[in-house]
Amino acid sequence: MKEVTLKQIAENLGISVTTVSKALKDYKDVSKKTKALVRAEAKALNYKPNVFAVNLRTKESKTVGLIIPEVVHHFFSSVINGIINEAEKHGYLVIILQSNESEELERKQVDLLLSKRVDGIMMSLANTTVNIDHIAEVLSSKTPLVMFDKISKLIPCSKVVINDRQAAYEATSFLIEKGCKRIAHFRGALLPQNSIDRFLGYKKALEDHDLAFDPELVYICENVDYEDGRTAARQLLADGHKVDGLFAITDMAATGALTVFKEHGIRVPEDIAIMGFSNWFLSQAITPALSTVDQPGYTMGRKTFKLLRKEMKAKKQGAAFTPVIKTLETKIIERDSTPK
Amino acid sequence: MKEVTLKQIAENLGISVTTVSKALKDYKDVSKKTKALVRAEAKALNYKPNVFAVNLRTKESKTVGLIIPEVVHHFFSSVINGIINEAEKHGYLVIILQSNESEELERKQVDLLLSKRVDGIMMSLANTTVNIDHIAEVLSSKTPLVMFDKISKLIPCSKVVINDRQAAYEATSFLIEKGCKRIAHFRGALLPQNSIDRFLGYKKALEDHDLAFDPELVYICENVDYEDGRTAARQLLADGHKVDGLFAITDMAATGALTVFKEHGIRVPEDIAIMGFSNWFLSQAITPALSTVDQPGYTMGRKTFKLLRKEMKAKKQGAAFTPVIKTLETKIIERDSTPK
DNA sequence: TTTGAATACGAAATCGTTTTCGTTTTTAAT
DNA sequence: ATTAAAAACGAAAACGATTTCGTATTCAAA
Repeated sequence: MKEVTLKQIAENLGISVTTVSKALKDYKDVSKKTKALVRAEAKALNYKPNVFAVNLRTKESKTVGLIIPEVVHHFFSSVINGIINEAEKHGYLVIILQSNESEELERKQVDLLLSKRVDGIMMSLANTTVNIDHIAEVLSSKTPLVMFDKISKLIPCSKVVINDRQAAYEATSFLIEKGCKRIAHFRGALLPQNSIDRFLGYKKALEDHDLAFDPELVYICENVDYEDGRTAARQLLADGHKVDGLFAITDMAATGALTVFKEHGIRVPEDIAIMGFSNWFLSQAITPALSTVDQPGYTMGRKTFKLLRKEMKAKKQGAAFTPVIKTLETKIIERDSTPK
Repeated sequence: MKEVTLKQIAENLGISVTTVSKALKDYKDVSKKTKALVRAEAKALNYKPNVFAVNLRTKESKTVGLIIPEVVHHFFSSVINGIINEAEKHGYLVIILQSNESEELERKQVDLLLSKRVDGIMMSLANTTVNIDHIAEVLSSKTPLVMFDKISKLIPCSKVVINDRQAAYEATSFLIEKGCKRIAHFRGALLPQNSIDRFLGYKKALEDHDLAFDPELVYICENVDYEDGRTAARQLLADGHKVDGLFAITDMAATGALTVFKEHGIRVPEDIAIMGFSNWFLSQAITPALSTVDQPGYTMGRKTFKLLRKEMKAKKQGAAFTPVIKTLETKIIERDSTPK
């Protein structure tokens, strides 16, 4: 009833452990006859290599780590989906950890993964992260690292991102083309790069189309969620601003705003047109269906793992590796929250 | 520039590897003085134990596996959230795999986890799974196993579930209490236990309230998603059935139906009242907000890991372990898709 | 001073593979 | 028959920690 090992097979066959190992790995200095025998015996005993021993010997675990701000989130779970599928194709397993948007926790998770000696790490930064020593630590440990979506420009590693600024620019321009003259913006917190970039894109679009930028029309949604959207929308109404368009940083915030508008008898898109951001499932299920910017989470996940794999390969072969920055395409999804 | 090992520390201090190891693990046959020295040196060199070696020696990896039908799903991602958080508290890492609702893939994922020698496995069955040999394999490998939500009654292992039948009974009764006389049901596929149980609960509620059960009012939503809900709703309308209530197997299907009704000028809840199931985020964001049954995903995740841990502990101590079946409470969430 | 028990320490086996580097055997060429 | 080359096999040393079982040292009691 004991575990089946190479030794076991070797004894049964009256040959050495070395030969058994080589036979199973198809070394060319083992005769076809012996290989056949070994394979048959291995199958008969239902031999499974002990990964712990293999890991120790080869110094790799075929396991990679993933750190994201939160799992329960349409965009991030799409990324996870892409990563898991791509990783599995190449025999890698994925350990998932969340930072819950906390820098402290993020730091802890990084340590955990390093001490687990994963072959590589993928991560998207927490909103609150400013100090990035822990990320530098990953680099200095020589562990391949790829960042995606919420990245730090200060870390020289491969990255997969979208062009937030440009996407926001296009979304805002889309509203303008549909006739909006006064467009409010629900932005995220002040620190995250995403939030800044989308705001910048919004502002630039206004300027390029000769519309005045009015800082009073910019509201902050700290958590960029549904409730934040509702709060900001109520504030917008309370402030008495007359706007005919809204560009929100996420579909959640946009949806929150939309429900508030409906409650106040404001018609969407006739009175106010709305653009969201991300194309979460939600956006097609609400009424009116939300026009938004498609952010390709699944593709981003796949691409992220692919880059990581390249780097892991390079490391294994002792080859040099130059970080790559991949920018994914976004596209406008026109639905019913903007005029035809 | 080499890795710091016990040997390294031992040499620096002129003592044996044995003593270093014992000192770090606080064995009582090491003097306080030596312990202090060793710890200081370990810290100075930033020593991190090699998990690969530890795994091999101790035969455990402090890693558990999780197999779910799909990651991009509000309920399952909530479960993941609960599992990850609870696991981390106890120093366990979680490897996540998806079956994409395919029995074949599920089988492969189980093998993967077993060959990785995870300390335990948690899983929710794919809809299509009928043959459960692969699950039996988990049991016979002595790997602790806990199933949740979509379970198999044939497998004698710990389980965490809700009482689908009762929850559906309550949801349907709720509609009846609100005055509904003819209630349609959008059910899931024929095989999954969840789908069967919810249907049974629906049927029983009708009977207990002296309402005729009409099989023609039951529609199948194979994937229980938004599109299925729309399709079934269109079919219901096309069939010319006059109903004043709908109990859908998921919030997604309910939302799909709701949009179709709205498109046809049918008022919700005045003309048709709707109950969903699961209380996904979505349900509070649509208009009218969906009344539904709260299915506690996060709690289910936590509870699942807790049970697994108990079993892993028992195994380690060679103690006997009797499977436990934990049923979690659900509750009706009243919103605006049912009359007040 | 001897004995006994604590108290500290270490040698070496072990976990199961992988891989280097010999050694032996077979085959082909002279 | 001899030799060189090729093919097949194995001994043993890693990998880095854990743990068993001794041995050496210390200290107090007889």
